[in-house]
Amino acid sequence: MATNQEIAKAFSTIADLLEITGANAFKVGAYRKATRSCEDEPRDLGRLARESPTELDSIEGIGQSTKAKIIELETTGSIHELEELRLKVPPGLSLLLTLAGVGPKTVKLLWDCAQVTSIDDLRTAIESGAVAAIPRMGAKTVTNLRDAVAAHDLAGSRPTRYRLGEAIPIAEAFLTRLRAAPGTVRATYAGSARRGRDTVGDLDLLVSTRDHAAAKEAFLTAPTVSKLLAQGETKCAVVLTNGLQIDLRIVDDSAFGAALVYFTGSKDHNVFLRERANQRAMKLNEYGLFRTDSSASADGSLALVAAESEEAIYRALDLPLWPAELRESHTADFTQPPPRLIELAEIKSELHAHTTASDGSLSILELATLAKARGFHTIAVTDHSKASAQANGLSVERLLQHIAAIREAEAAIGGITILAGSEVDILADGRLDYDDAVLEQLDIVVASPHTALRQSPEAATARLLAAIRHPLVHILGHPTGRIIQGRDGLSPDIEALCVAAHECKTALEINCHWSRLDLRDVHVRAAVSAGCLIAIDCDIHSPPDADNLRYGIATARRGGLCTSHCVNAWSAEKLHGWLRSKRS
DNA sequence: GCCGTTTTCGGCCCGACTGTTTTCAGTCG
Repeated sequence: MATNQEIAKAFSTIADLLEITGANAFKVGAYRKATRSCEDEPRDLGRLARESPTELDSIEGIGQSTKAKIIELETTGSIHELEELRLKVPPGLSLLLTLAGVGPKTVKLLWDCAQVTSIDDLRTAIESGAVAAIPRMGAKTVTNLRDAVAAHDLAGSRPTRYRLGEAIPIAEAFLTRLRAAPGTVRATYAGSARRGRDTVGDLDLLVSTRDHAAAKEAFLTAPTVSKLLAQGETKCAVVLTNGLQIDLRIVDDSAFGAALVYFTGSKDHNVFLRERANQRAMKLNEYGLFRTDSSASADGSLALVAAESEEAIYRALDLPLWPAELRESHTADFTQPPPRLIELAEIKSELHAHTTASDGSLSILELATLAKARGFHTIAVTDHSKASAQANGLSVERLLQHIAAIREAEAAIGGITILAGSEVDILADGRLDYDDAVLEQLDIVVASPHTALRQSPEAATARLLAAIRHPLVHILGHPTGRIIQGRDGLSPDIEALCVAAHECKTALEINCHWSRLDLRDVHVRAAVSAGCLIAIDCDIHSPPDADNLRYGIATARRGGLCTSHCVNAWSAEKLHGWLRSKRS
């Protein structure tokens, strides 16, 4: 059975190989779009291919040819056209495409003229002078190739993408520098970071200023800059010492909105907006939306329609303003009003937090004080259960003492409800780590998988369904147990979990830590369309964890979550009523 | 290869920067 990632990888490889053979660029682009669509699809494509292939027709960017290939891969285990391409094009060439500044034309040139079919070949050809002998390969290009190979060797130990919670603080440090530069009017980050993706390939910064040179200076002289990739009047790119690339775009403030639209993307969304502009006799670029019909002025410049704000541009295109997190290719219809997405300020409770009783750094009172300072009406103390020995999980006896301590603390602090809870391990077979008689004494139960995270999808589905259906469980914590760039975690049938969670009124958690973000965005999308309740929790172990809420909110928004279905946004009365409903 | 409030054929977003060239091709986002 082919996973969505495997199908996406097959299309991506087809695109690479086609590109090297010099195929039609639009055909290559179609495969790249199909790749993104498969990566973003919450449903299991292999299952759809087997059980209801017509549903594949509804996926943006999947047509008759790519649909047939998905079915072929699912039923035969391979794609004939891909195998044919692999016979024609040496496999090492697609790796050459990953080198900085190397595209399909360069790869083809190196292959044709110097028989380069791998990065090792390229290294040899550079040092032997074979590359320099190729037409249009000047000294500077050879140097750039040598650097690109060296960077590739170095990158072996480095991630190719950076997690959102690692990238955002770096972006904000650069924005602080830019805002302090003379002439700066506005500065922000855009790109996939603004769209809230769980990892970013690079950072895109945008600054509007009256002094382009000062902004450029502030950017290029930052202490963490390690390598200059490009610098022009309006655009600079650098690599930091940690390997992260940052692009800066400098514009006049009158064009800030147009530049923000352009720089936020996604790529597919930009194409959509520009095509829509064309249909209306207009042109959209990073400087504005312009009329292309007869209204051009005497000097040949086009009449400006909108540029100063995103709102103005969307309005002029007869579209509602869509939140950045939903500007992705899978969004169904941008002409419809977007959902009113949940916002950070609407979160009024934290339902997953640890204390010194297990592996947290805060006492019950310190935790409650932190939550109160954030304006929350409720904080749940959910220390680990006994199976999590490595996290100092609580025995039944310790748990009962802890409940008593929580009751005392609540009486002492006042002004906030402290719930006595537990983050109970879901054992590999789906049983919970405490007996029902113990769980019944708790105000809230978060059930989470911590071990056996490599079990089969079927076993994982059965295990998590058991927890969702357990009458005393309120929240399924970090459902897959994935660690971004660490481990894949479980691969349960998400649709089945969503159906059960909706039926049982069990909330599915978005764990806000940037190394988890679990549920991930596509899972949230599936949960939202199934009508599930969602909990957005920081899984607080120490005070800084509470600041991760923004990443969970971004993930929730990418999934289309509205306030009504987020239990943390409910009033105390509604939240406590829901919790008690599982205690009758 | 995908797609359709002008189309089932003929389009398909747009511009900056670099390097090798004297006007442009390649790459990137």
